[in-house]
Amino acid sequence: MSTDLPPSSGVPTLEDVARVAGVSRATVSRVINGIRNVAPEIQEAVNRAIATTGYVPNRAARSLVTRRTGAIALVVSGAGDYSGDEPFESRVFADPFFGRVAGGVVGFLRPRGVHPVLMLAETPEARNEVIAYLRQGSADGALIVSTHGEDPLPRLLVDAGLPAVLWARPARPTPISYVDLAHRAGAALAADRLVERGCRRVATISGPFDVPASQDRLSGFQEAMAGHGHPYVPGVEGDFRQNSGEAGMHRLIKEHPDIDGVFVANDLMAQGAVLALRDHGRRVPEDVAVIGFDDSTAAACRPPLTTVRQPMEDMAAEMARLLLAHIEDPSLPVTSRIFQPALVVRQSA
Amino acid sequence: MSTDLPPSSGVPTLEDVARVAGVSRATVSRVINGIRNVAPEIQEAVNRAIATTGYVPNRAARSLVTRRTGAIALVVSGAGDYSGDEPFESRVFADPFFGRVAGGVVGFLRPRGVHPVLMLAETPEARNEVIAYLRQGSADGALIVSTHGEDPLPRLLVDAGLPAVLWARPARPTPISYVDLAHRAGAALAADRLVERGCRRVATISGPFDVPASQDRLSGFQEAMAGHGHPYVPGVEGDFRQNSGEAGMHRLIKEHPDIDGVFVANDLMAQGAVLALRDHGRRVPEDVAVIGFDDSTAAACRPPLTTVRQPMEDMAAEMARLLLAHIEDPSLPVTSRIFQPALVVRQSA
DNA sequence: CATGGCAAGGAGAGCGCTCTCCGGCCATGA
DNA sequence: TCATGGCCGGAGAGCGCTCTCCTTGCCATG
Repeated sequence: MSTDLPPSSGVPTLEDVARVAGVSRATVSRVINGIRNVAPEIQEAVNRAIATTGYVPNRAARSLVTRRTGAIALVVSGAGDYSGDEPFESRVFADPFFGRVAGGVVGFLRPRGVHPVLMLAETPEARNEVIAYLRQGSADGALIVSTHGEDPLPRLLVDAGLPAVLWARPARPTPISYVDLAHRAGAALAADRLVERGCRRVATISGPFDVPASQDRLSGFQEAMAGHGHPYVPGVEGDFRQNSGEAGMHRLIKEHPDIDGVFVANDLMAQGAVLALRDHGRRVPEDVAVIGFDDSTAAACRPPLTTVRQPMEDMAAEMARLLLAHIEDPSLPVTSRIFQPALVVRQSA
Repeated sequence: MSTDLPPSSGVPTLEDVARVAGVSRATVSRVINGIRNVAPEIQEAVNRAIATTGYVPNRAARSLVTRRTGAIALVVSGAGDYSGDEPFESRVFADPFFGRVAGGVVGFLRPRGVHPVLMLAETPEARNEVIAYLRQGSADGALIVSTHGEDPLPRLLVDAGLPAVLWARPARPTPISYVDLAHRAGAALAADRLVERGCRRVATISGPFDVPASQDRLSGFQEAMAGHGHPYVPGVEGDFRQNSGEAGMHRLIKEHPDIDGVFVANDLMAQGAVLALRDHGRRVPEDVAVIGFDDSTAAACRPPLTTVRQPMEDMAAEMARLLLAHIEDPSLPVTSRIFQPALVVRQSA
């Protein structure tokens, strides 16, 4: 069966394998892709030939005809035109939030042989690059994590007819699938806990107003407190980073020295708040109870933070699953999946 | 010039652009790739045709002939067969260390139009996948960040003749380019500082012994202390995570209650050490001075950590630069670039 | 024994590019 | 006047696959 001709030269191709196995290119392709009926002894011969030649299929050639790459873009996107003190990439990758999302995505994609390509899209040019990248067929679809609600990227993707799934609902209605958390319900959990502990003077440090999740956490919290008979909740706006939590807490204490409970819109800021409280000599939770959000860095904090858990890895995996489904079947209707938060009680409240 | 024929259908190809511009495929290709002399008016016509058709070159077709993808693999690799309590991807991406390396790599690659593909290689199968991925021509080369010194991946890459650059010197000599830090010099900086502050009873919490960087930091520190007249430095081994720093410090205090200075092999463990010291009622730096390593999370710690700065972003960028050079010119000799650390004095020592 | 049906494997046409080769044209010099 | 050379642009091969068609041969059936 196997006519042992020397494989031409360089990297072996299908042709070489076919020659060694004494069959046609088509048959080798069939064996590799496991389609149709190929006689067992021929399969055997082909597999032997693949082993002896050390053949690996060329991805570019395959993509050229299948129109699939087995890659997806994992893009971190900002709104408008980013201008910060440090490069966008440093800011993004240093964030444990992004790390967990990436982990969840990779965990799902890996067993399925799909590879994520890291991309950033904080400026108009960068956004165009993402679109071009997808249109080139360098990736089959995109997973978008926006840092702001007003991100124009989702709209661009929809208009270009490219498969994509978002992390979190976009600020303005867009026909695109997304995965999100029931933020209001999560905030209500925090409110219930503070009231239950007997807090009477409750305040909040919210996230930036231009991201819908912040809005939802804030209004959800206010509503729940109103339901508990606290129609007014003092609040300051933060930017989700530790420093702003610290600064926010200082301001809150100065303006409302009798505070005995705070709901902070994420764990990083909550950590900052705890530091600020310590600077003012307030004990947590004895003098002031603190509840964070996300359950990201909460456990490593001193005291360990009571927080609203967001199942990020599950959400990220679901996002990836949805994207693959959309790629598989382009006619799949736009879908959204909302996850339920849970209160994780530790020591800070 | 431009004969306005309707572009056939679907995604426009070179052929369509050529037809609209009234030239040949080859000429359009020349304009796009900016090679050879094409008359200005024809360039103009081609560019107009590209704009009207909305043409984007197909990457797979291009790769097929150029044998370049414009992608590189960014792989986080472990030694042997990983088995941990949590998935490898969660552990990796949650680590601020990886985030900073990724940030540095992306910062360098982005302006050059090269895209990083995230890969993990903690088991033999995963390692084979990485090799296969590169051999398939899905990426032009690899950047390897190993979590252990005994990682077999570098050897596999060398044997397969694939372009790759490592973060940190491999445990056993391998003909492969890498970027590293002068760890011993960094540790000596820490030793000098502790001695200069007047510390007399100094201990250290090292990283895991199976990573060369830990070894170097430890032996560099011991040597420098010996040079200052302290031939014996008590030490415990950690695993670079916060908890192990905390546990290590507890043990150190128990065994050597009179400690007045500690050198900790990274910031995360140093944070843990600070917490442990607080639990024991020791003030930092008044009772015990603490010096970390990396300058990653040091600034956000309370008190802010004095630490040995490792210019991670620069190192990561250099790693990417080296890889592109190796891809560009395969005959480039194996190179290594060693960066110099710097002491960053904050409040903990 | 003729016929139909079906399974197995080969032939070959592309997929959308790049790049080498070649021909046409014009300017230049002998 | 004709040969020479340089510059432009076209023709066409080929990168390594997949997949549709088609041929071949075997067996069951009437």
